[in-house]
Amino acid sequence: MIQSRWKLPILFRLYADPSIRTLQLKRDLPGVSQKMLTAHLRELARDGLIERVDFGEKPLRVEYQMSDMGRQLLPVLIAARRFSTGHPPEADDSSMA
Amino acid sequence: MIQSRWKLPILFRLYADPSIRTLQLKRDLPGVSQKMLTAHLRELARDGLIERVDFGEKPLRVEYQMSDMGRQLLPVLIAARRFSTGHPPEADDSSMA
DNA sequence: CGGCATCCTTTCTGATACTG
DNA sequence: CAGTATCAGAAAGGATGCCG
Repeated sequence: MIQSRWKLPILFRLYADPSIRTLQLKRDLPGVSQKMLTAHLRELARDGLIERVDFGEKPLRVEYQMSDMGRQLLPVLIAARRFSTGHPPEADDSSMA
Repeated sequence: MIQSRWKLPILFRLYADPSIRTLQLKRDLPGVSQKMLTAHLRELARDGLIERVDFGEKPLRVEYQMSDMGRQLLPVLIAARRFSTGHPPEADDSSMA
């Protein structure tokens, strides 16, 4: 459900900020393409992890936020990140003296 | 580090059994190909999550088991699985009355 | 602003055949 | 038994242009 290039970054970004606009999200995820951002946001919303809020305004305004289910998943993601931080990839010494 | 088709199945299988042979692993993961099994086992071992034990016997005998690091990751994986079990995909009612 | 459609490249996976 | 090599297909991802 979260195995796509940008889903974890999106979720962690949404964890840091309760509600966030699409453009801001794009700015905060360097390298993400419009296509993948939308695609992953849609999947996360479909799976119930986040919620898409369309303000129906003009200019367009759409915000995303964690859903209840998403918040339930957060502790797991945070634990995973902690493990990750605690176990960085082995340094590549192939070029060292 | 664990985002590949068979890595979670492998890790959970290794969680259920402390040490297991390659062939047995292949039997217990229906649908896995020889190639992907070997590839993912190698990556997991390289990343330090599992250990490859070559008995140097003939006929060949190789077993895999969790490493200390792998065991540290287990609680996270188990928590993730629990979430997963508790939040199954929405039923598709499109064909129901 | 937010999103969709198209095209293209890269990555992942599987089937098969072969080795010590 | 465990693993490698090669090939072909599927899937994921990215770049670009267009729309309301």
